[in-house]
Amino acid sequence: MPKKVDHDERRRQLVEASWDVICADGLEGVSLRRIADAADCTTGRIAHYFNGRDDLLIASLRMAHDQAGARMRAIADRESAPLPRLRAILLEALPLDDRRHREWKVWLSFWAAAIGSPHLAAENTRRYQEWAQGLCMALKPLVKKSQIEEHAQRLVTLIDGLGVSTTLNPSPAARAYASAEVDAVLATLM
Amino acid sequence: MPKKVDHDERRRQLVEASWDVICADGLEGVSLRRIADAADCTTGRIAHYFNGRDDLLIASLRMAHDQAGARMRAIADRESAPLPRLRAILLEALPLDDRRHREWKVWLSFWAAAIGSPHLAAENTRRYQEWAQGLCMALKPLVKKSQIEEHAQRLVTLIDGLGVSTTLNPSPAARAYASAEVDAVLATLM
DNA sequence: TCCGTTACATTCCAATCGTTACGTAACGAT
DNA sequence: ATCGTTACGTAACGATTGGAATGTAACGGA
Repeated sequence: MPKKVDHDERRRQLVEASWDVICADGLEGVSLRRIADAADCTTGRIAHYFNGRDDLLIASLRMAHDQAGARMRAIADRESAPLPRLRAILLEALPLDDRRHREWKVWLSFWAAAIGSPHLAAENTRRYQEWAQGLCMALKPLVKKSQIEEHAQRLVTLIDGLGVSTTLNPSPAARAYASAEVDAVLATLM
Repeated sequence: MPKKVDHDERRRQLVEASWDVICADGLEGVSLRRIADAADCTTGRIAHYFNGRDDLLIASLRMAHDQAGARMRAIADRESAPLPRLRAILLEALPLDDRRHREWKVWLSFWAAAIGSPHLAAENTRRYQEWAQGLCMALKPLVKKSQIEEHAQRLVTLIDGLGVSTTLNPSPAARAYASAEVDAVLATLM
Protein backbone atom coordinates (compact mmCIF):
# COMPACT_ATOMS: atom_id res chain seq x y z
CA MET A 1 0.00 0.00 0.00
CA PRO A 2 1.47 3.35 -1.05
CA LYS A 3 1.54 6.80 0.49
CA LYS A 4 -0.48 6.78 3.65
CA VAL A 5 -2.78 9.80 3.81
CA ASP A 6 -5.77 10.18 6.10
CA HIS A 7 -8.53 10.37 3.54
CA ASP A 8 -11.19 11.70 5.88
CA GLU A 9 -8.83 14.29 7.29
CA ARG A 10 -8.04 15.58 3.82
CA ARG A 11 -11.71 15.86 2.97
CA ARG A 12 -12.26 17.69 6.23
CA GLN A 13 -9.52 20.18 5.39
CA LEU A 14 -10.96 20.86 1.96
CA VAL A 15 -14.44 21.31 3.38
CA GLU A 16 -13.13 23.78 5.94
CA ALA A 17 -11.43 25.69 3.17
CA SER A 18 -14.73 25.86 1.33
CA TRP A 19 -16.35 27.24 4.49
CA ASP A 20 -13.71 29.93 4.61
CA VAL A 21 -14.40 30.93 1.04
CA ILE A 22 -18.17 30.87 1.55
CA CYS A 23 -17.89 33.05 4.65
CA ALA A 24 -15.54 35.49 2.97
CA ASP A 25 -17.18 35.82 -0.44
CA GLY A 26 -20.52 34.05 -0.26
CA LEU A 27 -21.51 31.02 -2.31
CA GLU A 28 -21.32 33.09 -5.46
CA GLY A 29 -17.59 33.51 -5.08
CA VAL A 30 -16.89 29.85 -4.53
CA SER A 31 -14.72 28.40 -7.24
CA LEU A 32 -12.51 25.36 -7.08
CA ARG A 33 -9.46 27.52 -7.57
CA ARG A 34 -10.36 29.78 -4.66
CA ILE A 35 -11.01 26.82 -2.42
CA ALA A 36 -7.69 25.35 -3.48
CA ASP A 37 -5.96 28.62 -2.59
CA ALA A 38 -7.65 28.66 0.80
CA ALA A 39 -6.54 25.07 1.38
CA ASP A 40 -3.05 25.89 0.13
CA CYS A 41 -3.12 23.29 -2.62
CA THR A 42 -4.25 23.02 -6.22
CA THR A 43 -7.47 21.92 -7.82
CA GLY A 44 -5.80 18.60 -8.48
CA ARG A 45 -6.15 17.63 -4.85
CA ILE A 46 -9.81 18.61 -4.79
CA ALA A 47 -10.48 16.54 -7.89
CA HIS A 48 -8.81 13.65 -6.14
CA TYR A 49 -11.13 13.71 -3.15
CA PHE A 50 -14.44 14.91 -4.57
CA ASN A 51 -16.45 14.16 -7.66
CA GLY A 52 -16.61 17.71 -8.87
CA ARG A 53 -17.77 20.95 -7.39
CA ASP A 54 -21.30 19.94 -6.41
CA ASP A 55 -20.02 16.94 -4.51
CA LEU A 56 -17.70 19.15 -2.47
CA LEU A 57 -20.40 21.70 -1.72
CA ILE A 58 -22.88 19.07 -0.57
CA ALA A 59 -20.21 17.58 1.64
CA SER A 60 -19.65 21.06 3.05
CA LEU A 61 -23.29 21.46 3.92
CA ARG A 62 -23.51 18.00 5.43
CA MET A 63 -20.41 18.45 7.53
CA ALA A 64 -21.66 21.78 8.88
CA HIS A 65 -24.86 20.10 9.97
CA ASP A 66 -23.11 17.04 11.35
CA GLN A 67 -20.74 19.12 13.40
CA ALA A 68 -23.56 21.13 14.93
CA GLY A 69 -25.59 17.98 15.51
CA ALA A 70 -22.72 16.36 17.36
CA ARG A 71 -22.40 19.35 19.65
CA MET A 72 -26.12 19.23 20.40
CA ARG A 73 -25.94 15.57 21.31
CA ALA A 74 -22.94 16.19 23.52
CA ILE A 75 -24.88 18.87 25.35
CA ALA A 76 -27.91 16.63 25.70
CA ASP A 77 -25.69 14.01 27.31
CA ARG A 78 -23.89 16.41 29.59
CA GLU A 79 -26.86 18.38 30.97
CA SER A 80 -29.14 16.17 32.98
CA ALA A 81 -31.71 18.69 34.19
CA PRO A 82 -34.40 19.07 31.49
CA LEU A 83 -34.76 22.83 31.41
CA PRO A 84 -31.04 23.73 31.49
CA ARG A 85 -30.55 21.09 28.84
CA LEU A 86 -33.11 22.60 26.50
CA ARG A 87 -31.71 26.05 27.16
CA ALA A 88 -28.17 24.95 26.42
CA ILE A 89 -29.27 23.30 23.17
CA LEU A 90 -31.11 26.38 21.99
CA LEU A 91 -28.22 28.67 22.83
CA GLU A 92 -25.81 26.35 21.08
CA ALA A 93 -27.93 26.67 17.96
CA LEU A 94 -27.47 30.44 17.80
CA PRO A 95 -24.55 32.24 16.14
CA LEU A 96 -23.19 33.53 19.44
CA ASP A 97 -19.51 33.09 18.70
CA ASP A 98 -17.40 33.14 15.56
CA ARG A 99 -17.46 29.42 15.00
CA ARG A 100 -21.25 29.24 15.09
CA HIS A 101 -21.48 32.45 13.12
CA ARG A 102 -19.46 30.75 10.44
CA GLU A 103 -21.83 27.78 10.51
CA TRP A 104 -24.82 30.04 10.13
CA LYS A 105 -23.28 31.76 7.15
CA VAL A 106 -22.87 28.39 5.51
CA TRP A 107 -26.46 27.42 6.28
CA LEU A 108 -27.82 30.69 5.01
CA SER A 109 -25.84 30.29 1.81
CA PHE A 110 -27.28 26.88 1.21
CA TRP A 111 -30.81 28.03 1.94
CA ALA A 112 -30.43 30.41 -0.95
CA ALA A 113 -28.83 27.75 -3.09
CA ALA A 114 -31.72 25.42 -2.29
CA ILE A 115 -34.01 27.81 -4.15
CA GLY A 116 -32.49 26.69 -7.43
CA SER A 117 -31.79 23.08 -6.53
CA PRO A 118 -34.41 20.54 -5.46
CA HIS A 119 -31.56 18.30 -4.39
CA LEU A 120 -30.27 20.84 -1.88
CA ALA A 121 -33.81 21.64 -0.80
CA ALA A 122 -34.40 17.99 0.06
CA GLU A 123 -31.13 17.86 1.96
CA ASN A 124 -32.22 20.89 3.94
CA THR A 125 -35.62 19.45 4.75
CA ARG A 126 -34.00 16.31 6.12
CA ARG A 127 -31.75 18.27 8.48
CA TYR A 128 -34.59 20.52 9.49
CA GLN A 129 -36.63 17.52 10.60
CA GLU A 130 -33.66 16.11 12.47
CA TRP A 131 -33.32 19.37 14.34
CA ALA A 132 -37.03 19.53 15.18
CA GLN A 133 -36.95 15.98 16.43
CA GLY A 134 -33.98 16.73 18.65
CA LEU A 135 -35.96 19.53 20.20
CA CYS A 136 -38.88 17.19 20.76
CA MET A 137 -36.59 14.91 22.78
CA ALA A 138 -35.49 17.81 24.93
CA LEU A 139 -39.07 18.97 25.38
CA LYS A 140 -40.47 15.61 26.40
CA PRO A 141 -39.85 16.00 30.15
CA LEU A 142 -41.03 19.61 30.12
CA VAL A 143 -44.45 19.80 28.47
CA LYS A 144 -47.55 17.69 27.97
CA LYS A 145 -47.12 15.03 25.33
CA SER A 146 -49.80 16.55 23.13
CA GLN A 147 -47.94 19.85 23.02
CA ILE A 148 -44.43 18.63 22.32
CA GLU A 149 -44.46 19.04 18.56
CA GLU A 150 -46.26 22.34 18.78
CA HIS A 151 -43.58 23.75 21.06
CA ALA A 152 -40.75 22.27 19.05
CA GLN A 153 -42.05 23.92 15.92
CA ARG A 154 -42.31 27.21 17.75
CA LEU A 155 -38.74 26.96 18.97
CA VAL A 156 -37.46 26.12 15.51
CA THR A 157 -39.14 29.26 14.23
CA LEU A 158 -37.64 31.27 17.06
CA ILE A 159 -34.11 30.07 16.41
CA ASP A 160 -34.46 30.60 12.68
CA GLY A 161 -35.64 34.15 13.21
CA LEU A 162 -33.00 35.01 15.78
CA GLY A 163 -30.30 33.22 13.84
CA VAL A 164 -30.98 35.03 10.60
CA SER A 165 -30.91 38.53 12.00
CA THR A 166 -27.94 37.82 14.23
CA THR A 167 -26.02 36.30 11.35
CA LEU A 168 -26.61 39.32 9.15
CA ASN A 169 -25.86 41.67 12.03
CA PRO A 170 -23.42 39.88 14.36
CA SER A 171 -22.94 42.73 16.82
CA PRO A 172 -22.44 41.88 20.49
CA ALA A 173 -25.72 43.62 21.21
CA ALA A 174 -27.57 41.45 18.70
CA ARG A 175 -26.00 38.34 20.20
CA ALA A 176 -27.00 39.39 23.69
CA TYR A 177 -30.52 40.10 22.51
CA ALA A 178 -30.84 36.69 20.87
CA SER A 179 -29.63 34.98 23.99
CA ALA A 180 -31.99 36.96 26.22
CA GLU A 181 -34.90 36.24 23.91
CA VAL A 182 -34.35 32.51 24.27
CA ASP A 183 -34.59 32.88 28.03
CA ALA A 184 -37.71 35.01 27.71
CA VAL A 185 -39.44 32.38 25.61
CA LEU A 186 -38.36 29.59 27.91
CA ALA A 187 -39.83 31.54 30.81
CA THR A 188 -43.25 31.73 29.15
CA LEU A 189 -43.02 28.05 28.31
CA MET A 190 -43.20 27.10 31.99
CA MET B 1 -36.77 63.86 -29.18
CA PRO B 2 -36.36 60.36 -30.61
CA LYS B 3 -37.96 57.01 -29.90
CA LYS B 4 -40.24 57.34 -26.94
CA VAL B 5 -39.76 54.51 -24.46
CA ASP B 6 -40.87 54.47 -20.86
CA HIS B 7 -37.55 54.23 -19.10
CA ASP B 8 -38.91 53.17 -15.71
CA GLU B 9 -41.15 50.60 -17.28
CA ARG B 10 -38.22 49.02 -19.11
CA ARG B 11 -36.18 48.87 -15.92
CA ARG B 12 -39.14 47.29 -14.18
CA GLN B 13 -39.41 44.62 -16.88
CA LEU B 14 -35.74 43.77 -16.63
CA VAL B 15 -35.92 43.58 -12.86
CA GLU B 16 -38.88 41.25 -13.08
CA ALA B 17 -36.95 39.07 -15.48
CA SER B 18 -34.11 38.91 -12.97
CA TRP B 19 -36.60 37.82 -10.31
CA ASP B 20 -37.75 35.04 -12.58
CA VAL B 21 -34.21 33.82 -13.05
CA ILE B 22 -33.41 34.09 -9.34
CA CYS B 23 -36.52 32.12 -8.43
CA ALA B 24 -35.87 29.46 -11.02
CA ASP B 25 -32.14 28.96 -10.62
CA GLY B 26 -31.06 30.90 -7.53
CA LEU B 27 -28.67 33.81 -7.49
CA GLU B 28 -25.87 31.52 -8.62
CA GLY B 29 -27.52 30.96 -11.96
CA VAL B 30 -28.09 34.63 -12.65
CA SER B 31 -26.17 35.78 -15.70
CA LEU B 32 -26.92 38.74 -17.91
CA ARG B 33 -27.66 36.43 -20.80
CA ARG B 34 -30.16 34.40 -18.83
CA ILE B 35 -31.91 37.54 -17.66
CA ALA B 36 -31.96 38.77 -21.23
CA ASP B 37 -33.53 35.51 -22.34
CA ALA B 38 -36.16 35.78 -19.63
CA ALA B 39 -36.90 39.34 -20.70
CA ASP B 40 -36.95 38.28 -24.36
CA CYS B 41 -34.22 40.68 -25.37
CA THR B 42 -30.42 40.75 -25.52
CA THR B 43 -27.77 41.88 -23.08
CA GLY B 44 -27.56 45.08 -25.11
CA ARG B 45 -30.80 46.31 -23.64
CA ILE B 46 -29.65 45.49 -20.11
CA ALA B 47 -26.42 47.39 -20.66
CA HIS B 48 -28.51 50.31 -21.84
CA TYR B 49 -30.53 50.56 -18.63
CA PHE B 50 -28.13 49.38 -15.92
CA ASN B 51 -24.50 50.00 -15.12
CA GLY B 52 -23.50 46.37 -15.13
CA ARG B 53 -24.68 43.31 -13.34
CA ASP B 54 -24.33 44.53 -9.77
CA ASP B 55 -26.40 47.59 -10.52
CA LEU B 56 -29.21 45.46 -11.89
CA LEU B 57 -29.14 43.09 -8.94
CA ILE B 58 -29.23 45.89 -6.39
CA ALA B 59 -32.13 47.42 -8.27
CA SER B 60 -33.84 44.03 -8.10
CA LEU B 61 -33.44 43.86 -4.35
CA ARG B 62 -34.60 47.44 -3.88
CA MET B 63 -37.64 46.99 -6.05
CA ALA B 64 -38.67 43.82 -4.22
CA HIS B 65 -38.52 45.72 -0.96
CA ASP B 66 -40.26 48.79 -2.34
CA GLN B 67 -43.08 46.74 -3.76
CA ALA B 68 -43.68 44.98 -0.46
CA GLY B 69 -43.37 48.25 1.43
CA ALA B 70 -46.00 49.87 -0.77
CA ARG B 71 -48.42 47.03 -0.10
CA MET B 72 -47.85 47.38 3.63
CA ARG B 73 -48.58 51.08 3.52
CA ALA B 74 -51.71 50.47 1.48
CA ILE B 75 -52.91 48.02 4.08
CA ALA B 76 -52.10 50.41 6.90
CA ASP B 77 -54.24 53.03 5.19
CA ARG B 78 -57.11 50.72 4.40
CA GLU B 79 -57.49 49.01 7.78
CA SER B 80 -58.51 51.45 10.45
CA ALA B 81 -58.91 49.14 13.44
CA PRO B 82 -55.48 48.71 15.08
CA LEU B 83 -55.48 44.97 15.68
CA PRO B 84 -56.84 43.91 12.26
CA ARG B 85 -54.39 46.33 10.72
CA LEU B 86 -51.41 44.79 12.47
CA ARG B 87 -52.67 41.34 11.62
CA ALA B 88 -53.09 42.21 7.95
CA ILE B 89 -49.61 43.67 7.79
CA LEU B 90 -48.02 40.61 9.33
CA LEU B 91 -49.90 38.24 7.06
CA GLU B 92 -48.96 40.32 4.04
CA ALA B 93 -45.32 39.88 5.02
CA LEU B 94 -45.51 36.09 4.80
CA PRO B 95 -45.02 34.04 1.62
CA LEU B 96 -48.64 32.91 1.55
CA ASP B 97 -49.18 33.13 -2.19
CA ASP B 98 -46.94 32.75 -5.21
CA ARG B 99 -46.21 36.43 -5.59
CA ARG B 100 -45.01 36.79 -2.03
CA HIS B 101 -43.23 33.47 -2.24
CA ARG B 102 -41.31 34.89 -5.15
CA GLU B 103 -40.43 37.95 -3.11
CA TRP B 104 -39.17 35.82 -0.28
CA LYS B 105 -36.97 33.83 -2.61
CA VAL B 106 -35.42 37.06 -3.76
CA TRP B 107 -34.88 38.26 -0.21
CA LEU B 108 -33.37 34.97 0.88
CA SER B 109 -31.03 35.04 -2.08
CA PHE B 110 -29.81 38.47 -1.15
CA TRP B 111 -29.36 37.54 2.49
CA ALA B 112 -26.89 34.96 1.32
CA ALA B 113 -25.28 37.39 -1.09
CA ALA B 114 -24.95 39.91 1.74
CA ILE B 115 -22.55 37.51 3.44
CA GLY B 116 -19.92 38.32 0.85
CA SER B 117 -20.83 41.94 0.21
CA PRO B 118 -20.81 44.67 2.87
CA HIS B 119 -22.68 46.85 0.40
CA LEU B 120 -25.60 44.43 0.21
CA ALA B 121 -25.44 43.87 3.95
CA ALA B 122 -25.88 47.59 4.55
CA GLU B 123 -28.77 47.70 2.10
CA ASN B 124 -30.41 44.87 3.98
CA THR B 125 -29.96 46.52 7.36
CA ARG B 126 -31.64 49.67 6.09
CA ARG B 127 -34.69 47.77 4.88
CA TYR B 128 -34.80 45.74 8.04
CA GLN B 129 -35.02 48.90 10.13
CA GLU B 130 -37.70 50.30 7.86
CA TRP B 131 -39.74 47.17 8.39
CA ALA B 132 -39.28 47.24 12.16
CA GLN B 133 -40.32 50.87 12.26
CA GLY B 134 -43.44 50.13 10.25
CA LEU B 135 -44.37 47.54 12.83
CA CYS B 136 -43.80 50.06 15.60
CA MET B 137 -46.34 52.36 13.96
CA ALA B 138 -48.87 49.57 13.84
CA LEU B 139 -48.15 48.60 17.44
CA LYS B 140 -48.47 52.11 18.84
CA PRO B 141 -52.23 51.96 19.55
CA LEU B 142 -51.98 48.43 20.90
CA VAL B 143 -49.30 48.28 23.59
CA LYS B 144 -47.69 50.50 26.18
CA LYS B 145 -45.20 52.95 24.70
CA SER B 146 -42.30 51.40 26.60
CA GLN B 147 -42.99 48.00 25.04
CA ILE B 148 -43.46 49.00 21.43
CA GLU B 149 -39.94 48.34 20.24
CA GLU B 150 -39.69 45.15 22.20
CA HIS B 151 -42.83 43.78 20.58
CA ALA B 152 -41.81 44.98 17.13
CA GLN B 153 -38.51 43.17 17.42
CA ARG B 154 -40.29 40.04 18.50
CA LEU B 155 -42.64 40.20 15.55
CA VAL B 156 -39.77 40.73 13.14
CA THR B 157 -38.15 37.59 14.49
CA LEU B 158 -41.43 35.70 14.18
CA ILE B 159 -41.94 36.70 10.55
CA ASP B 160 -38.33 35.90 9.67
CA GLY B 161 -38.61 32.46 11.20
CA LEU B 162 -41.96 31.66 9.63
CA GLY B 163 -40.95 33.17 6.33
CA VAL B 164 -37.77 31.17 5.99
CA SER B 165 -39.28 27.79 6.64
CA THR B 166 -42.35 28.51 4.55
CA THR B 167 -40.21 29.73 1.68
CA LEU B 168 -38.09 26.59 1.71
CA ASN B 169 -41.18 24.43 2.10
CA PRO B 170 -44.09 26.23 0.48
CA SER B 171 -46.71 23.55 1.05
CA PRO B 172 -50.28 24.64 1.74
CA ALA B 173 -49.94 23.10 5.20
CA ALA B 174 -46.86 25.19 5.95
CA ARG B 175 -48.65 28.30 4.77
CA ALA B 176 -51.64 27.55 6.94
CA TYR B 177 -49.37 26.95 9.91
CA ALA B 178 -47.56 30.23 9.43
CA SER B 179 -50.81 32.09 9.20
CA ALA B 180 -52.21 30.41 12.31
CA GLU B 181 -49.03 31.11 14.21
CA VAL B 182 -49.37 34.83 13.57
CA ASP B 183 -52.84 34.71 15.08
CA ALA B 184 -51.59 32.73 18.04
CA VAL B 185 -48.91 35.29 18.79
CA LEU B 186 -51.31 38.18 18.36
CA ALA B 187 -53.64 36.52 20.85
CA THR B 188 -50.93 36.37 23.51
CA LEU B 189 -50.05 39.98 22.76
CA MET B 190 -53.41 41.17 24.09
C1' DT C 1 -37.26 65.13 -46.11
C1' DC C 2 -33.37 65.06 -43.64
C1' DC C 3 -30.87 64.90 -39.18
C1' DG C 4 -29.67 63.87 -34.52
C1' DT C 5 -30.68 61.07 -30.98
C1' DT C 6 -32.15 57.16 -28.78
C1' DA C 7 -32.77 52.13 -28.33
C1' DC C 8 -31.33 48.55 -28.86
C1' DA C 9 -28.96 43.98 -31.40
C1' DT C 10 -24.70 42.06 -32.67
C1' DT C 11 -20.23 40.89 -32.04
C1' DC C 12 -16.06 40.46 -29.87
C1' DC C 13 -12.87 40.22 -25.86
C1' DA C 14 -10.20 38.80 -21.91
C1' DA C 15 -11.10 36.45 -17.75
C1' DT C 16 -12.74 32.76 -15.26
C1' DC C 17 -15.12 28.68 -14.79
C1' DG C 18 -15.39 23.14 -13.96
C1' DT C 19 -13.37 19.22 -15.68
C1' DT C 20 -10.09 16.06 -17.66
C1' DA C 21 -5.67 14.24 -19.05
C1' DC C 22 -1.25 13.57 -17.93
C1' DG C 23 3.21 13.74 -15.52
C1' DT C 24 5.79 12.83 -11.46
C1' DA C 25 7.27 12.05 -6.95
C1' DA C 26 6.74 9.39 -2.84
C1' DC C 27 5.64 5.57 -0.43
C1' DG C 28 4.70 0.26 1.02
C1' DA C 29 5.07 -4.27 -0.28
C1' DT C 30 7.96 -7.80 -2.23
C1' DA D 1 16.16 -2.61 -5.59
C1' DT D 2 12.15 -2.56 -7.98
C1' DC D 3 7.43 -2.25 -8.84
C1' DG D 4 2.54 -0.87 -8.39
C1' DT D 5 -0.21 2.33 -6.45
C1' DT D 6 -1.53 6.49 -4.60
C1' DA D 7 -1.33 11.59 -4.22
C1' DC D 8 -1.53 15.56 -6.31
C1' DG D 9 0.72 19.29 -9.18
C1' DT D 10 0.44 21.04 -13.94
C1' DA D 11 -1.57 22.21 -17.97
C1' DA D 12 -4.91 22.34 -21.30
C1' DC D 13 -9.89 22.10 -22.87
C1' DG D 14 -14.28 24.13 -24.17
C1' DA D 15 -17.92 26.63 -22.11
C1' DT D 16 -19.54 30.67 -20.03
C1' DT D 17 -19.04 34.95 -17.98
C1' DG D 18 -19.46 40.51 -17.66
C1' DG D 19 -18.42 44.28 -20.25
C1' DA D 20 -17.21 47.21 -24.18
C1' DA D 21 -17.20 48.36 -29.00
C1' DT D 22 -19.70 48.73 -32.98
C1' DG D 23 -23.54 48.62 -36.06
C1' DT D 24 -28.29 49.85 -37.25
C1' DA D 25 -33.05 50.82 -37.33
C1' DA D 26 -36.61 53.82 -35.77
C1' DC D 27 -38.49 57.81 -34.24
C1' DG D 28 -39.38 63.22 -33.30
C1' DG D 29 -38.20 67.81 -34.45
C1' DA D 30 -36.66 71.03 -38.08
